[in-house]
Amino acid sequence: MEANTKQFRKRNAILSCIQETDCHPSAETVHAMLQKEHPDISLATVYRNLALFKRQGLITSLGTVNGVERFDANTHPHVHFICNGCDAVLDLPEMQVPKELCQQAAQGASGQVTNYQLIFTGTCQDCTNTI
Amino acid sequence: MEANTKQFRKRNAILSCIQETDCHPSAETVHAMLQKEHPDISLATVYRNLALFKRQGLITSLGTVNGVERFDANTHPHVHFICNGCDAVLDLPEMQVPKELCQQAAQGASGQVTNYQLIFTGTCQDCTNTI
DNA sequence: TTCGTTGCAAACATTTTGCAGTTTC
DNA sequence: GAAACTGCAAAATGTTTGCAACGAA
Repeated sequence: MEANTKQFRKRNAILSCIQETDCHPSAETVHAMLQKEHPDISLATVYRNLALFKRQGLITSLGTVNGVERFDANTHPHVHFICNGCDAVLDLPEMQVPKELCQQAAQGASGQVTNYQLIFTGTCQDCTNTI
Repeated sequence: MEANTKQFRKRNAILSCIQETDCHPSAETVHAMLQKEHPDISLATVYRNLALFKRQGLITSLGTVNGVERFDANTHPHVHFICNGCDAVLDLPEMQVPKELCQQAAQGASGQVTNYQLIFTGTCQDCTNTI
């Protein structure tokens, strides 16, 4: 129980951090969020562990928003909205890409489709109000 | 006619290059493709002009594939397939995201949706055969 | 002369890596 | 002691920018 706890404390903190937020953070954001709990955590450790989690399939990457990679602990394919104004990434959990589209994609690509990503872009409510 | 021709020769070459290919090239790829015609073209010029075209709405960015930004002269929202093996980007031109989904997205985000991007990922035919 | 475009090199930002030190078993 | 994890600093990568030179009007 108490075993591993300490050794993986930071690793676990990184994973928890990303699992408990819905802001689709970047490595830098994760690092900032962990500062309070782990003031000595290094950015390299965050990067290293995020890469590890990705390899393990525990998290996925949304791709880069304005040059920085954003991560998501929800590994089920789902739909996102990205605001061009503030770079916020929102889940649109109630939406789904129709199965027929996926099948059509596999046919069109003459290959195997293992995943998809649907991203809507525009201006979020906050940014619309601010302008 | 002959006016501007020379001054914009490289700029035009960059735009033509991206318009005449369907490989969704990166800046570096565009640069490589232009080497023959313009051996002295600089990578900075490619980056500068791609950024300009993007601002002007002549091209769009697909986002980054494996850390490098990929461009597309087809600015109408359409569907892509990206191969995890060789990073190839294929158009799936016959496919479209249903209008209802876009409306649903605008509602879900409580914001304005100006664009979308649907990307399927998997393994292309070539890569499937190679493995 | 004035303006826009370019090449070069330097700067920049993000991400990755080498290595030595620490912790756990 | 062996193996795994981490911090730090350096390196690597992709992209942007400052500046001087050039070309067109």
